[in-house]
Amino acid sequence: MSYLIQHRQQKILELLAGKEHVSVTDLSKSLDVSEVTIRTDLNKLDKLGKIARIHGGAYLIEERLKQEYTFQTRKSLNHSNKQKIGALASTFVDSSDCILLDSSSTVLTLAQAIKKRNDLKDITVIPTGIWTAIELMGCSNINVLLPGGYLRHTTGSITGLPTNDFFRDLLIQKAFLGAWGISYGEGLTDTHLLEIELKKFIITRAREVIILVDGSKFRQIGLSAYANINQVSKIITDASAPAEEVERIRNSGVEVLIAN
Amino acid sequence: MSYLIQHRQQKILELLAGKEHVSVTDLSKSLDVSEVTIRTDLNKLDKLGKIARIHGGAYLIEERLKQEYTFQTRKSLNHSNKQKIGALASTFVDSSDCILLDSSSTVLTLAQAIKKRNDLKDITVIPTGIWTAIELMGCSNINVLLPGGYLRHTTGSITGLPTNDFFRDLLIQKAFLGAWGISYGEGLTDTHLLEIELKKFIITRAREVIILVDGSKFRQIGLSAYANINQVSKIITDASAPAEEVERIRNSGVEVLIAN
DNA sequence: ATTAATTTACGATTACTTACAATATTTTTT
DNA sequence: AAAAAATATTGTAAGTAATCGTAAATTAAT
Repeated sequence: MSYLIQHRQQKILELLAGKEHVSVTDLSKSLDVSEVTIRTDLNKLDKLGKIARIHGGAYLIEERLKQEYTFQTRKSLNHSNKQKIGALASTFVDSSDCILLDSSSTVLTLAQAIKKRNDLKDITVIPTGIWTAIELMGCSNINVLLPGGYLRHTTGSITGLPTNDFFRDLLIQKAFLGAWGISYGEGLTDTHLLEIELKKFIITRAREVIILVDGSKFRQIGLSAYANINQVSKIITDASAPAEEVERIRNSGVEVLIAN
Repeated sequence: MSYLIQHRQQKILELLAGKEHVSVTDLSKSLDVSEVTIRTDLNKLDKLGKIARIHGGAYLIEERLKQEYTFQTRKSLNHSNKQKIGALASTFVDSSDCILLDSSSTVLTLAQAIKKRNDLKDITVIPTGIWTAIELMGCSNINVLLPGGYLRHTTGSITGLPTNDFFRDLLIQKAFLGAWGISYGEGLTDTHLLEIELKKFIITRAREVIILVDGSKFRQIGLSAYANINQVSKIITDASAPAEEVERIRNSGVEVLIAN
């Protein structure tokens, strides 16, 4: 599983777009390379004018760049694998369900898969991202219930206190969530605190939690965890997921499905 | 197992289309040829401009994925008039304001006008339609607070009980509303009951109500009224509005502005 | 038999890591 | 509040590993 520098640097920018600031130490751990490598990466990106280097890490102040690494670009990463994951996940949706779809790009492919299934009648979808909402807008058999909250312009996700309030009185049957990183030890991690808070809360309101992650998310660790592995009922991923990690998770009793 | 070169290179492109990044090592293994062969393939594809070569592999150079939400800027005959109305309305927005924009197409032009004004600092916009929300998403100086509620397929507006609940605790400085019909006698009318309910409610929560209607809306009457003329503080319209009706409204004490 | 495609081999290049001294930052002491 | 000590972060250099391009050797295709 050879890493490409381009890939890594893009990941750094992606991370930065989500949380404005990154530290060399965290990046080193998350991306599994030495700190020196991260430093040269950051210095390179600094020279290119893409980030602002500071002692201990880097900042991304320019709004222009944040938008560059928005949802649209994330969507194109690993797209075919993500589509397979979405297709498999859609088989777990039934008529009359009330499901939640988070704002991750992997979960968006689930929305697309649901659209194609015309056997589903009268389902209610609660999307926590605006792009998913739009994806599902045209479907007459799908009720879209949008949560209130602040709209993040980088990712199009809906978060904040109003969002948590919105979910307080709801009971969701199935919550489909993505993650920035997943590992047996650290659990499910993400990079943005507001989203972490929201996901934590959603899990308490959902009867069944299904995780959708492509293989690249294994061995990545985000800023903070929103759940342990054993808090979820299913994990759906693709064949590029590292086998030994999958095995470890399975041994702990959590169902892991590989989409092909 | 002998492949044709073109076949193999096509396969590389296909793999790339899904993964965005590919490494020489992985390609060599999966296509069962030596790394040198892969390298010459990649270099060839690079020369053709189909991929971008980097140390260790290659990445896809895709023409900027078009924003797929194919903005349904409703092809209205009065578009230029609406734009003028939006531009004039934007002069009533100040820094630090908290304003509400409804889901009508006329008010959408106000959102576009606000985007262009970079003298406005730190304003909060509550849009009751998803298209307005997206229009304002990119702007760093604008906080977008999305109300919760059901998303209507046809118009992209957010309505229903959850929406009313959302506004219950809010106090809005300025509410910019459209209307399906406007007349001195019937007041401001609309065609959809949920939207009527919502607008009635919004008016009770707003300190100032500003109506944006193009001239064609005069002498149209909808299903039911959401407000009387004298409940609003300003009406902004264009030169095509019938003069005698405008005069009648002005005489009742409501300010009517004509955008040019 | 001739040409094209691929592989093997190898020195050159690039990328990454470890190690370490220099600098910056924070904490503790005075 | 300043000085001293402890901690963290930095850039550089040397060593290791991976990847590169080239060319000769091998294999496949016509």
